[in-house]
Amino acid sequence: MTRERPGNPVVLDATARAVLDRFSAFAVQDADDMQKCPVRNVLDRVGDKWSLLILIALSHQPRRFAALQREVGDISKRMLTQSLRMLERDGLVSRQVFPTKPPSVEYSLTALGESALPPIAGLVAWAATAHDAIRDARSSYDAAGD
Amino acid sequence: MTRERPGNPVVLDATARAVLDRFSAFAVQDADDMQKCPVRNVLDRVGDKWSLLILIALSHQPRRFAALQREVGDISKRMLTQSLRMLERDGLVSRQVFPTKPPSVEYSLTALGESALPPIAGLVAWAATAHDAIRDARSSYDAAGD
DNA sequence: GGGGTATGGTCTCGGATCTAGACCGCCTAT
DNA sequence: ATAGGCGGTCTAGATCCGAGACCATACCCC
Repeated sequence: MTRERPGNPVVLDATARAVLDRFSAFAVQDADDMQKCPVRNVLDRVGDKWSLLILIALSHQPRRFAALQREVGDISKRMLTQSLRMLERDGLVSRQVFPTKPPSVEYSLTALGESALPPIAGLVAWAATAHDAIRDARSSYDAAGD
Repeated sequence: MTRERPGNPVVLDATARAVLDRFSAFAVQDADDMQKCPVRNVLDRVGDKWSLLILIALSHQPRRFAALQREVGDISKRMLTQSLRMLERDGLVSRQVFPTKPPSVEYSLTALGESALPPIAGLVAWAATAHDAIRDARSSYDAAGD
């Protein structure tokens, strides 16, 4: 009786399950140098909170620094610079400087960066569908906490 | 010529593109109360760095607190507690206390939590395939930085 | 010349957040 | 009796982050 999940509806196909299993196996086997775990390494970048947003903003078209900041909205220059450097270092984003009068800089997705878009879109789609349920869960949790 | 992307290979199908576009449109239209953006709200949870890892660990089977900490490996009790509370509040994870002699606590995925697994698996799969390219990009970036 | 705009950043400060680890009460095993 | 596991909480110190000042350059206007 540890689970009240109704019959455990298999939303997860075999492939996805295998992916998750493999990752966990890796994580467990080598608890010491967790740093070397491929997935952890990459997931940390995603956990940047800004990286995902920047990648999405660049998915439409290349953008200049200031435009990017306007599009993301509430990111500071500091974090935008930092996140872009990371993304560039990881080969997901490329940076091009144009020698105009005030030099302008354009950021665009590399092929590798574009390859990240489908999984990101999957996540965003899930977020959109799950949002109502999450909001409800939050309010009942908060209500119960009184 | 702002892009060196070779012919812009369409990795992204129309549906995914639409998802991303819709999100951006929302983000732009209402830059002020960004907080109310459904996707931002949910993505912030993902950006917790630990949340994803916890969800993955729970994808196999329910786990007790200490087991979870061992499986994730390098998370502190403090953050594990905090992340679990968040996940519980969002209705992704459920917490069950068993009145055993030292009371044991079991965490498991709710149906909503399970619905997050496919997109997460997609992300993990991408991370696994992209890892080599990213590692290479990092080393050449670092080498050039000398 | 002085003030304003815009470009892409860097720097610093104070506050928020995270990590490591001690500590707790309760129980079991040795 | 002592040691350990359980599910946490609390605190101190390190680290991270956002806001905004600042920089050099070059245009505009008067």
